[in-house]
Amino acid sequence: MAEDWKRLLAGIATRSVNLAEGEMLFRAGDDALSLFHLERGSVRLSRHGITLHHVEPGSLFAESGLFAATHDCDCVAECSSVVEIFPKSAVLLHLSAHPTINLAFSAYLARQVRMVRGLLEVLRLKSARERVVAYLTVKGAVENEIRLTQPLTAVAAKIGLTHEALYRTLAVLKKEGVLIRRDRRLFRLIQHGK
Amino acid sequence: MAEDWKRLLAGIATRSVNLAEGEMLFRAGDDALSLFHLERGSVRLSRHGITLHHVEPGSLFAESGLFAATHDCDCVAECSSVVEIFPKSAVLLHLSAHPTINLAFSAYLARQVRMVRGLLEVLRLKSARERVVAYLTVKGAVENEIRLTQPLTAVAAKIGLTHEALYRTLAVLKKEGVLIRRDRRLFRLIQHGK
DNA sequence: ACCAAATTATGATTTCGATCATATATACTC
DNA sequence: GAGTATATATGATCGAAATCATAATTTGGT
Repeated sequence: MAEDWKRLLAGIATRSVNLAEGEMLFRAGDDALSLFHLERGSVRLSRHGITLHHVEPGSLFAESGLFAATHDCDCVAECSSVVEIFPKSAVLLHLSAHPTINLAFSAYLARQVRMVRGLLEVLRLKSARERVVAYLTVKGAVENEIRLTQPLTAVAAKIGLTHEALYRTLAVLKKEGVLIRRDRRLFRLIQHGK
Repeated sequence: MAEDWKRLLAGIATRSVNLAEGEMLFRAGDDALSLFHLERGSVRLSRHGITLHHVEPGSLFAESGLFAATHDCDCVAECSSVVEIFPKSAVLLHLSAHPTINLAFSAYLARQVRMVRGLLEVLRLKSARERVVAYLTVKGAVENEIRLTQPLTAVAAKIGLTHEALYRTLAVLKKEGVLIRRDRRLFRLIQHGK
């Protein structure tokens, strides 16, 4: 799911670097020579001190560097991290040479856009309750069993709430019978619409 | 900028449809046969009643439909709208046949991801002040003159605030000298860092 | 030029979530 | 297995933004 890009870049030679907390992978203005994959840890992309992207382990980042001469943001490790480096030239050559993979890469990016846009709309909801219900509804759309893969504190940060607010909201929803908690991070949401 | 996709699809035959308020362009489960461009109006993509994307005029939407057999969300016009329709098969053929254009399409999508991610991080900021400063800082990064192209009410919605909160925050920033207002929607932000 | 609608604006009140505090339970490290 | 860090809670307080109200100004349509 989050790593559906892997087969797209299969066969490209990579190397890995270890970053200490606070260490910078690149700065705004640096030549963009690579595409990156965060193996472990946490890195943050920022511009003028404003965070543009918190990267989660397992995901590709700085995709836009593939299509620009230089990076336009800084990249710093928030804790000790491991980053896999894909040479930009090899990636672009690979994509150009294989139309199918090229299209699949576009598909991957389109999925990213859709996912981030969905999250964005959740964040625009004003109340904690609406955000939680919206997040869980989309999450549990396929089957109606919702299994969170991250700790609730991380989920809270993802939807722009403090963890306290999330715990409380879940407790309220549970009390109201809107939400059934099967296990620690396993839920079932009861749609009042149906 | 927002219409940098235009040259990518140049030469593809399109048709346009008019949608009345509330009219649906497609539903979840429908075959995905087209890529769309919102010429005028406003459409909303939603799933299980949860909004996934508010489309602004001038932008492409349902890009992920290019890479899936069916749509996985509903699309409804929020007001009387005009939508340009690009046949999916023609678009895919066009991209497959021209690696350069395919890469440029990926570049367009990568820019979208970056833009939406940036907005997402703004929305995760807790206070109105932080959101406004972050939004204006990123906006005014190139030159340090900030020209908003939308009414402030639209900007407020974009960063998850009521318009009242935005007006008040701007007034405070102006009073503090952090922000200078040149004209109605033309600002200059004074970085206290420098 | 006129009218309606949207935008810009500010005041008063209230509510919800952030913040601070505290506690238990679980996971990870040595 | 002991000890520390992280995650899961929940209670109390406070402040900031939502909400409701009102109005001037600007824009857009005919």
